[in-house]
Amino acid sequence: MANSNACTHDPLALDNQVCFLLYSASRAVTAAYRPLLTDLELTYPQYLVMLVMWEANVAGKADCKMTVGQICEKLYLETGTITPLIKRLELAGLLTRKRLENDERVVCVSLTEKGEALKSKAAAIPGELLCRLGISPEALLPAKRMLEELNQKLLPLLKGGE
Amino acid sequence: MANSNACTHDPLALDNQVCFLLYSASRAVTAAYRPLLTDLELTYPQYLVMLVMWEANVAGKADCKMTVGQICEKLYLETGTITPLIKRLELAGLLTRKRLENDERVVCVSLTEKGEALKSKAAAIPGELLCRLGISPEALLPAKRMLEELNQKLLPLLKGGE
DNA sequence: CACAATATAAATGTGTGCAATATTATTGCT
DNA sequence: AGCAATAATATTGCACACATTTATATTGTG
Repeated sequence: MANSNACTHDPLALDNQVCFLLYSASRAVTAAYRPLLTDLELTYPQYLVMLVMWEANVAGKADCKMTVGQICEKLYLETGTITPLIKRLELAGLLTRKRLENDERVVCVSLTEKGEALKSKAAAIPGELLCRLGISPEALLPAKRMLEELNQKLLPLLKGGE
Repeated sequence: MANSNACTHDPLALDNQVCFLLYSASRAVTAAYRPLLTDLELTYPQYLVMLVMWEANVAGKADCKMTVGQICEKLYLETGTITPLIKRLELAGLLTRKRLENDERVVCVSLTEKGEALKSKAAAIPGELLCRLGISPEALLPAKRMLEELNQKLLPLLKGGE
């Protein structure tokens, strides 16, 4: 009975808003990652870019390269967010940026050795996070399915929506 | 079969990360709110503050006042976020800020008439949002329960965690 | 070839988030 | 009263997010 709003139906009540739950959960997860990522000197969005790069590397595309546009597409983010972020990762020595010779509009991003090497350290993070939160990977499966379903409706809004 | 990662178990694969789903869903919901809130000239975090104020008003606490600290607590945000945000709402004429007379450390936030009046316009937003997304309120209940459960583990991290 | 239309990034400006520090006021202790 | 400890905000600095504008390069059309 701690929460007196459990049975109300006021659509403007904070406690009734799924959106606020998402917003808070997202910030909380990022906060949970923070101490782990600090060890790698990465922020969460920077970590996401590294995930994309590591994945592209495994896929073995040419020389483990991704264009800025491809990274934006994967993460549903705009160049205005990605460009400065990538520059910081370049400054940290994890990535390199180079314009394509045949089309100088596109910027090609590649992992450095240091960036590639960081993957092994990062591999421990997802497990460690769940451990700290006391959540088993299996317990996460329904949540994952639910979020995938939700995102199927929501993500179009991050492309050309409205 | 569009997604070839459905059956892999690489914990660093972007598609396997619940956290990324949360992160994307949160941004997408904010994006969905944006066009609706633009009509009220509010951003999503500003809207959250207004929700808190409207709720306090209904509760009839004294003079519909909340302190900065109470707002921070409700939204799990820091003063570094809330203070400038409230100042913008004050500039927009929706709120007033005043230090308590008996304790000048605490800043008391109150709705103006304009701020109070905005509630009726805002009331239509949650329904309109679901309508646009093609989601029924009932379909949202399982998601809500799941997020509440998740937040129970996560939100302590936004207080004094780690 | 000229030239408009398109494509890809970058730059700019505003608004969060958040950690760390500073400011000011109150309280508790002696 | 004096003074350290505590409390509540504010300030600062950095890193996203995102809309808008700009810069540059490519493509398509006549």
